[in-house]
Amino acid sequence: MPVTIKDLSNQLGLSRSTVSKALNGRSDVSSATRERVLRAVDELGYQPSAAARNLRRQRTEKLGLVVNYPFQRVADFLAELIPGMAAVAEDAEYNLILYTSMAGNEQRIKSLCRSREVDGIIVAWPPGSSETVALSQLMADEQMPHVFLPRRVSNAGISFVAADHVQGARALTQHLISLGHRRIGFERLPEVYETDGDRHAGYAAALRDAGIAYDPSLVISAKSTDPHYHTRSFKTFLSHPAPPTAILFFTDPMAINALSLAKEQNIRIPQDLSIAGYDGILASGVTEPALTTVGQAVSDMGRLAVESLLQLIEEQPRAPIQHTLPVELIVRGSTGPNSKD
Amino acid sequence: MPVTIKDLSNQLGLSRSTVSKALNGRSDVSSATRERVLRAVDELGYQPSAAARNLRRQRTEKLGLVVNYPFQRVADFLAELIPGMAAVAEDAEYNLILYTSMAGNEQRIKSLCRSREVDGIIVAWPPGSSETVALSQLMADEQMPHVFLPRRVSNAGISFVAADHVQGARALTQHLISLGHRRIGFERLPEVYETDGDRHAGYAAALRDAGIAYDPSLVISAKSTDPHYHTRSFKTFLSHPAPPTAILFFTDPMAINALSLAKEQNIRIPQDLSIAGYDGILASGVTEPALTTVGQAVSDMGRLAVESLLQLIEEQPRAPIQHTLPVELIVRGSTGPNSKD
DNA sequence: TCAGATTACGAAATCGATTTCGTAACTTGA
DNA sequence: TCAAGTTACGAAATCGATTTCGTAATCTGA
Repeated sequence: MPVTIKDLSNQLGLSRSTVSKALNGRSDVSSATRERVLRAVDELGYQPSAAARNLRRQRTEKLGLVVNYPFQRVADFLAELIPGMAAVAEDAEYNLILYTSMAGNEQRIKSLCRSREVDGIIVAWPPGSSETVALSQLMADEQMPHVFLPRRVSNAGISFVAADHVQGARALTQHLISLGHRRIGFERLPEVYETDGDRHAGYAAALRDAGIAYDPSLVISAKSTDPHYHTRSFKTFLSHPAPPTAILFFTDPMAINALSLAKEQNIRIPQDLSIAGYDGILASGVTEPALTTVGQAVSDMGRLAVESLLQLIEEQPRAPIQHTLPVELIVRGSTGPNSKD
Repeated sequence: MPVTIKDLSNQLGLSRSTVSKALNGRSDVSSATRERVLRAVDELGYQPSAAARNLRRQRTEKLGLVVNYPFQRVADFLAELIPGMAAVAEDAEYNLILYTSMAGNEQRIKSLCRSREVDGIIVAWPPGSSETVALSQLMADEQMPHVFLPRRVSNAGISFVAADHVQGARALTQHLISLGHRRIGFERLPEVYETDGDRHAGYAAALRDAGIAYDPSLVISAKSTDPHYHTRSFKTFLSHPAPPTAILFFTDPMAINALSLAKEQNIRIPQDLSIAGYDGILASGVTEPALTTVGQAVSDMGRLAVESLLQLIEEQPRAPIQHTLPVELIVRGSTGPNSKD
């Protein structure tokens, strides 16, 4: 059995209260006693029981990370996100607890809140906006501090950390326009993906700025994130009576998929067609040609989310904490000058 | 404040003991009472306090995941590992707690054990073998169940889940031999990387099987995992008086780096030189040419590690649990027939 | 010198559950 | 009918810490 504070106090001939006070830096302990206590701690190898401490203090110094992305698709995202988050948390003496099977199960979130096994929650999964608001309300009802990531929530009063996808899609589109492209294909996702709206707005804004008419036939909505749909989108673009000279895909894997499809059909990238992705995953840098894309500062987002959550926990500010981070245009070989018209 | 068992018992006019027993399926509660209790739980939204429960039960249903890989390098690895682990853990009603800043700090591991905030620990970081044994001893002293991953430990008595790198390197080398290569370069890592020995053994075994003499000048040891060293290794191979016709690199990123170096020097892959990596990271599938490599069933390893740990915790077997998983040869475009000699 | 302040400590309550043990009330069987 | 067994519950101990409050002992200043 591990050494308890009782063992310590017996050994020292002191009361548990005094030992506890010595260890917690209380003032009503003589320095001589404090030193005796510390020496005994070393000797006996005492470490306070987390459970007892949590129970008494009514906090755990643990943060819940509720993730529910289809992991394969966001491997890079997670891999970048988690270390940053863990690092910030641990600097503040907190740890991260992972919860990966709570999708669509409000009841489990509620249980998590009520069990008080975490002091705050970071929600990183893509619910629809109405779901987000309901979830936030639920946690607020349980007085559980929480931050959404990576998701901006139009609804006031909700804390989040997000990337500025309007700006990202806009910059990407502007880049293509500056290369002479006028017919730019854009692949959308189903509406449930909240960022879709932002990206589409950025795309449309860039066209408007450049005085290019918005052509709905160049905008295709994939029915899901299934690769099959992207392959179909790509083929639809190609068979367009006046095909686009550049295509923006919703994510890098979709664009990478398009790169291989293009190769199969002897379409040269970027001479015949420019292709761009989004997210800046690791793989996007090693394709041939390397992919032009938009990089999110994922690690920063993770850090910021934890910092925000810690602030919510420790300072209990009245206003929500909201961060929208800029994204970075990464120009690589898959986009080039328009040589068609 | 959250609803406690006291609130429940007051509301029902029962004692806390009876309520607790009703909720924990004890037999000395009438079914009528049990139903009343369950109804009240629903009504009041009662959820037991994790801290109180942990304290009383002396277990937390949490597993510690001590990770210390340089995250950037093993992004894929982690991203595959964690979801599998979390899924298995959650099926058994456990959760994962992440610890990422315990490198080389035995004291922190010791504290983690003594605080009893986890019921078991999975160590996923690359310490040297002697370190591994010491760490294992330390946790054993604290009666803390633990599993090492992904690392085989020659020392008996230590539980681990590992991949069979002898077989992996052997299969990779055999593949090259079957393509007609006789001069096969092999890049080693510093000795602290335990798997290096296994991979080298597999390489040597394949040569031996094929009756090819082992040529030490074709085996280069990188001083570290720094990309700089691999670039140097690559150049050393090229300037060899009788350069290898195929090169095995220690990891995929190193091989991918070699691919771009080769392109710079107008060396055609695989016509002029075959290159193979190791690990099967996502990016290895999208390079041009795609990389021949060895895939580890990382997700399976994670699952197995958690299953093993749960077994250690719940069944307390006398013998350690050790798994060595087969790896899979992935043949792609970066290796081809030897056309030199 | 002595009231009042300060110092250093311990007893006991507390956090919220689980578990052990004791005991009424009710059943059973001869 | 009555001893023995069963059923259903509650009182109290327990897990291991923290915190509040009370109190000797010592110190301070007029």
